[in-house]
Amino acid sequence: MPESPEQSSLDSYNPKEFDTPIYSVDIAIFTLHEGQLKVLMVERNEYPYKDYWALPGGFVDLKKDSNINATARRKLVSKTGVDAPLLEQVSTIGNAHRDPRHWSITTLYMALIPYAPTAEFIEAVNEARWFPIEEIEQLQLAFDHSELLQLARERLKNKTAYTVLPIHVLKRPFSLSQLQKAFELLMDTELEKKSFRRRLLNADVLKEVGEGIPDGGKGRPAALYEPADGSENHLFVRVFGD
Amino acid sequence: MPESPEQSSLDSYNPKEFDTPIYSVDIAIFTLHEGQLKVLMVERNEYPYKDYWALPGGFVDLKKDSNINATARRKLVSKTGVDAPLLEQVSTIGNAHRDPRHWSITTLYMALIPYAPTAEFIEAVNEARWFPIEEIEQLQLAFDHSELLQLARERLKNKTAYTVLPIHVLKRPFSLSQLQKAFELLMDTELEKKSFRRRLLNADVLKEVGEGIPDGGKGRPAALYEPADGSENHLFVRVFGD
DNA sequence: TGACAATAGTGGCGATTAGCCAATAATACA
DNA sequence: TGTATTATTGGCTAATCGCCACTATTGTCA
Repeated sequence: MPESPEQSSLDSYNPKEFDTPIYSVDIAIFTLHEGQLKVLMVERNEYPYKDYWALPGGFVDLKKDSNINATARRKLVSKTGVDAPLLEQVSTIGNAHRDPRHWSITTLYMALIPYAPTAEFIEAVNEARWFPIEEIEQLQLAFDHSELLQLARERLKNKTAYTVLPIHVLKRPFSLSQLQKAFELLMDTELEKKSFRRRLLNADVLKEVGEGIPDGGKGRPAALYEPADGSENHLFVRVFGD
Repeated sequence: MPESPEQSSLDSYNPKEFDTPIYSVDIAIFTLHEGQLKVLMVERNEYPYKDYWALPGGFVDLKKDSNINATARRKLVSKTGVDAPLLEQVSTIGNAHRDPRHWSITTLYMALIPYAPTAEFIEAVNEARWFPIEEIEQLQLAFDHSELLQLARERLKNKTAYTVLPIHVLKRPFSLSQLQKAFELLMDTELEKKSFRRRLLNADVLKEVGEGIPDGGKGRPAALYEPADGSENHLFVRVFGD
């Protein structure tokens, strides 16, 4: 994270001087792309954990940030160029050993964003990269970020299970089959076609906008949908049971 | 909080010296007593907010606490004398104005404990008091603790709604009617008798341990129950739907 | 001792929903 | 025209919820 002034200024801190923990924010930013769930990682270029992949994150800017959610949002936008339909706290983790230099605390956030608008931004500006979730789970990450990532992934599962979130991150318009695949990726489970359709269509969050050919160009054309007007308010409609 | 060394040491801090936020932990400790949901509050005896009621809380002790959950647990035990079947993070709130002295961050926890073992401890040791939840909502609390309390209360509702938590905080043995009342208090809603019994008895978390006369001494004696062996592991059995 | 009040527990039923699987529909392509 | 592929619908069974009335067991009080 060479463009992170907080980081370098921190490195000059002498831990011995502190009787209060160091506080930071980390974000697991997820997206759906090429039929996979991916997460955005950045490569550290400073010690400790130089050259390791890490979650995007940073420190509260007492001048810019009116609150810590704003810190998270600022980090999200600076890494991806977009705001998110979902950005929420997962958990706060603090202990003496997660950073070898000092007692440190981080608040972990999770975000889910559409892939399309971020693609060039990320390639152009950052040393950031989208990793398929299975791939990143194999790597050793900086600090305790493997655990953080797992926490965020778990929260994403739960969140998807009882909201209608995925309709806000698919490229519009989308078919019910595409939507089902999105749910399945996010929830990491398979869903029954009939039940899925019943619930989604009854949930009253979709607006039909014509017909179209599915992805591969094969098979019967599907009805296409968009989020219904005001369905942001229905972000919390429960669609699935346990 | 006169016995809180962290607090007084903080008061000597000069905010201007900080370029990092002040970090603390607060706990909303709930219990059931006299047919009411109550929460434990402490009276501040220092400025700011001298003589206001506040949530129990404090600062991380870098020596004693291996992590922030340990900080919360230490605070819980020091205020109540007991550990809790439920102690969990609710949210982390940080901004520039919640403490008039400096940019401050707190991680809010919520705990639910049985009333009985705490009664004398609390009277004897602390300037702490159990408040019925409706009563405390009328008072102006220290800092942003009214909002924190509301967040914790909301989380308690949700948690109760899809776990079997209350069976761990009632005095044993208890009847299904008593248990239903506990759920209703915690969830702040009314439940259907038949459905409640069906679900609880099917959830396989209760062990019948004979019969007994209900509270008021009136009416037919009820079957009495205790948590089944190993039902701590079933803390997360979903008992209710939406 | 015999109503009556109060609380506990059960029976029954219609309406809804989940889960399963097969049948039908519409398209591309060989 | 036939086949592969994907979309959509139909139909059935089992489970569950919400509702309400009915039965059961006790204490109380005239």
